[in-house]
Amino acid sequence: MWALQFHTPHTLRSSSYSVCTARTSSKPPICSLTLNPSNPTKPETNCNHLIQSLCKQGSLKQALEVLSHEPNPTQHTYEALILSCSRQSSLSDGLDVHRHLVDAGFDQDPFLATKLINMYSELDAIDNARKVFDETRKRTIYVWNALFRALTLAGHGQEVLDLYRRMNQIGIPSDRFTYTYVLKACVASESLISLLHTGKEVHAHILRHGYESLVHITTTLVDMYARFGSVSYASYVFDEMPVRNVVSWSAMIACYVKNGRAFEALELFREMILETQDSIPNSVTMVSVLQACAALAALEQGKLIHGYILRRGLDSILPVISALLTMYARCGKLELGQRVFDQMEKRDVVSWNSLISSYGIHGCGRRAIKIFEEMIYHGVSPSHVSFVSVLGACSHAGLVEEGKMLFESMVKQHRIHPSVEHYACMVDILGRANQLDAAAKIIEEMRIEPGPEVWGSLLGSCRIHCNVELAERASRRLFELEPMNAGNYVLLADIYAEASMWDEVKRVKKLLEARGLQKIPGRSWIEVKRHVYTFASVDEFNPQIEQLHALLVKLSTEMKEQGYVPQTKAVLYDLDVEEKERIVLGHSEKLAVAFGLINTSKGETIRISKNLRLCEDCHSVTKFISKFTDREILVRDVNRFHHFKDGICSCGDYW
DNA sequence: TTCATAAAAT
Repeated sequence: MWALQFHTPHTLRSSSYSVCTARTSSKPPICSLTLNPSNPTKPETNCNHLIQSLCKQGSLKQALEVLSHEPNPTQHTYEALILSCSRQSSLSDGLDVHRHLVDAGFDQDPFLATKLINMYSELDAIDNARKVFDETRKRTIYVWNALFRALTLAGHGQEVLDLYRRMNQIGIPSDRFTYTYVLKACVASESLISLLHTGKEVHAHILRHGYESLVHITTTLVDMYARFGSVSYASYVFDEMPVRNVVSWSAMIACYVKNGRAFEALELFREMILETQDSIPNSVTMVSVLQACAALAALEQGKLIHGYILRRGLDSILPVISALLTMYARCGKLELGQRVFDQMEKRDVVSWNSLISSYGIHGCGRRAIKIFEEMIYHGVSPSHVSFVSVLGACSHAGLVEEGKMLFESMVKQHRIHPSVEHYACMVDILGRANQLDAAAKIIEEMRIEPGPEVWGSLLGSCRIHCNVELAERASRRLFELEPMNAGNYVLLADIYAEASMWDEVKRVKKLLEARGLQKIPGRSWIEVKRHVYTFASVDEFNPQIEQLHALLVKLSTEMKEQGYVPQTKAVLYDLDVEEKERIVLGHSEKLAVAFGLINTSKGETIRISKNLRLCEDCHSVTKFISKFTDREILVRDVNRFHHFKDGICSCGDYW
């Protein structure tokens, strides 16, 4: 006989009642239980206690063993067992407990139904969760809420909304938890249809029932609008909030970051620090703030934030460190990112992924692969994102064979099945390397449904290599899959323009307008003395604008003498050459470069970031300028870095 | 019994 080690209330101490007396002598009894000698008639109570404490300790198997000897398990005991099954991620045990509980007559207990739904949700068994709900006749608001939560987590947002309607029709009142779940359901939909409209309806219900003063609900509202891209609605809710805390501030900052408005994110962070005493930024806030710096390539701001993180003692939190690493890399300081990585005491797969993709966007493909291998050597298993990162690095560096091998190793060595993103990377690798037919073949042979990502990749490659026929095929699919993505129309128009097919350009532009879409205007940023300046090609606001234009014209004339020919193919208008040249010379990144030349001292590196891909003309002009003016110029476009020095670019003209 | 913000990529 052997005794289990466990910590229990005193009733279980001091004698030796064996629960497993029925066991044969060849096998030791499962445990020995102490019984309160003053109350020897009720051993089952102690059994219940024992099961519960075994569950708490994580000894689920033993708890189940004891359960088989307990004639009267209580609700509390089943609760403990259910929780334990979730924690141990054991669906089979969960089903076992469920069966046991039904046999014991607890199948109509709404409390346990709630717990079961939560359990099945955590065990990714949404069908079972649904079944529990269906079979429970007395549905308390807890039961409803639990199913809402489970369905939302499983991505069945639409189903939640249908049920919510049904609940309203039957006349069951929602509580504050229901609203947060339902709001989350609006954005957790698998369908491509935006449920913004429904979200607004739920917002109206919240107002009608007077829930708008609850900070959890309003924060969820901010987040919902953020995910729909409705920044103005989100900020309206935020401004009207009667109570705000760190979470609500963080949600609003994250909203700006997610929607490409990093500038406002930093401003709001400033306001948060200056104007509130009770909402002190936490690690979550700092992650978003670092992303904002990264988006703007605002190195000086980023360094200030780094200092703040150190002062606040948030520098040992993994998500913060990963965001910090990424921030430095995206601000062009790869070596500082590497240093952050080197100084980490503990690393997880995300830290490694951050480093891999950092080398990737700087065009150091081989180095990225080496780090990927080093990660595996250190016993960290690559995740889906690890492969996206390393394949992306191959694509930036033109490493076709390496990319193919890594792609093959996914299933063979790591048992990770490629997702749409991975296929998109492969299409990109082959497409950029002008192996467009091979890229198209990858799509044909995909084992999953090709999503917009892959077709978009192919279309991008068609643009680089000017393949009209394939571009038309890809865009036909894209217009079906994501009719509201303006970028696809613009890409196709670009391709037609390069091929001088002006009628087709007009047709695509009309299509764009008919859908109420607009070409995303090009923007560039530059940070000078901790201040971020932004440029657009039609910019009347910059006080130095005339000076900038004059400098560019002067440089352009000098460059032409040295053999520069303006590349105006990307202009989507059928204009004469001079007019096209004028347009191209006014591109936002050229203005930012000129601004940098005027406002920084000689020898200082100019850092610029841009929201779109760098155009060919800007690329060659910046190469020239780096040589002419003897400056290092770092430009980060939407995909990667270009490090211009002495008339050459780190991308090797491959981007 | 339950609720809100966040890391890596295309």
